[in-house]
Amino acid sequence: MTCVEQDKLGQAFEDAFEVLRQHSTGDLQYSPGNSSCYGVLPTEEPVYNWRTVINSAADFYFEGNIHQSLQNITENQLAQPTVLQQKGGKGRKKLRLFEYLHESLCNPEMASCIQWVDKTKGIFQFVSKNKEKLAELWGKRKGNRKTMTYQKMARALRNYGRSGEITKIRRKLTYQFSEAILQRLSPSYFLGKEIFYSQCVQPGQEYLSLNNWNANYNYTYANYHELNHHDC
DNA sequence: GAGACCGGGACCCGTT
DNA sequence: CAACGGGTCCCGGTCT
Repeated sequence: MTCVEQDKLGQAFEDAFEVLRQHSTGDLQYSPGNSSCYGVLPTEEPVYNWRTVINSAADFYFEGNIHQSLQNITENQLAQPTVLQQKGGKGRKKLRLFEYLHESLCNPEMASCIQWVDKTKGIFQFVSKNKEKLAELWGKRKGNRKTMTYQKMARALRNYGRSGEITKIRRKLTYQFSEAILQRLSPSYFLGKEIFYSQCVQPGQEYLSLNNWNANYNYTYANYHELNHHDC
């Protein structure tokens, strides 16, 4: 990532974060510099949380990166809360399949359903015995009428092949996230930003710590199991 | 032969 | 309201 790109990402991140701060309704208590203060409740109802910020910052960045040249992004465009604020002010983009899969891969509880083959390359594999269970949970999460099956989920996965977001590996039940998606979904994506910020941040200036993010990320998943009474 | 994989195509539903 | 995105559902066929 170039310095210019890092700068744009940083700006996107700040904008997304600012939007969050402006719209937080008490579900989130943010305390700059205090990494022990987390008030995010990972309910099924969309709330403005750290994940939202991460996703939104990534959206700001990637959408700009892909659909327009970085140089053409204006501050106004970056500041538009269109990602966070959608119809009805509900705020969160619909969960996408690749996000759900990545989420599951990060959740130790789901290891019997889906596992990393090579995490650094983004290669993962469904567990034959429990792949239907994972699909079923995905279907429930989406609120589908019929039961989701691996067959149907795999069909959606094959559609990702056209956009390159996820490709099929020749190995049985094995797929690979694209570099871009992997970066977008990985907390380490922001590690560079953290370092970058550490170097550039003015004394007293606020910035989101990676540790904060990680702690919240773990917190969210710790609660995920309680909320979804699945036995996978 | 079973399980995994594949792609076409109609359809659905929320968002733009 | 139409177009679009991102699936969902079903199917017939192929590969391992």
